[in-house]
Amino acid sequence: MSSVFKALSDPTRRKILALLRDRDMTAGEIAEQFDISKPAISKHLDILKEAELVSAEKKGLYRIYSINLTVLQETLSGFMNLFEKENEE
Amino acid sequence: MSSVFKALSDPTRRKILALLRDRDMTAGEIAEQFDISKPAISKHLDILKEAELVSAEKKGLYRIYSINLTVLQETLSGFMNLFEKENEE
DNA sequence: TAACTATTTAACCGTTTAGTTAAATATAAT
DNA sequence: ATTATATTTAACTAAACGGTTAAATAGTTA
Repeated sequence: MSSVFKALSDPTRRKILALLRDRDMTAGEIAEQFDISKPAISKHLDILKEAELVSAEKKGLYRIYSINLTVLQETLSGFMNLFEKENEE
Repeated sequence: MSSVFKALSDPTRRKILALLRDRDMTAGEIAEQFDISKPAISKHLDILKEAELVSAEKKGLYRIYSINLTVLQETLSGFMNLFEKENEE
């Protein structure tokens, strides 16, 4: 859970997730959307992968990244539930 | 929004929020729950305040902290909504 | 006024973070 | 085999982070 929040704490990584919400993308396609170097993006992807927010599939020369919506939603809604039940013992 | 995710990325701060979910607490009461120094807690509270996740009221010698549930819930559910509507244009 | 208490601010320190460029790896194409 | 391409890994750097102790601030009490 800490790794997920850590992953979400960076705006570049949140934008990567938003991109992947629409479609799977290669590392290069993702990098094109930013003004930072490809190695920097690669590291961001690694952090997202570590948090299991994305997964990668190797396809020839490319790596295709896709979002793992389940982990994202379950972590956030799990956390939010802590703050929604008003009268709990 | 970035400040909220940054604030949530630290486990001590998430635990502070969980404590404040149950009741308002003074800075000292909060600090008692942790093994770190009071100045460290004070800084964490500052970050939470900066993100508007908590607010503080001065009462005599004490400062009473309370959670701002609205900001927490609206930020997280706002972000989650980005990932829930499947077919959006 | 002086002493005590709760909390924050200041100054510092080691670690982590987010970026860089250069080199390595792995696959594809000629 | 050589060259080109996509991506990652390595080595480095500056800034941010999370902690510490000591000092400052502000309110209370004797």
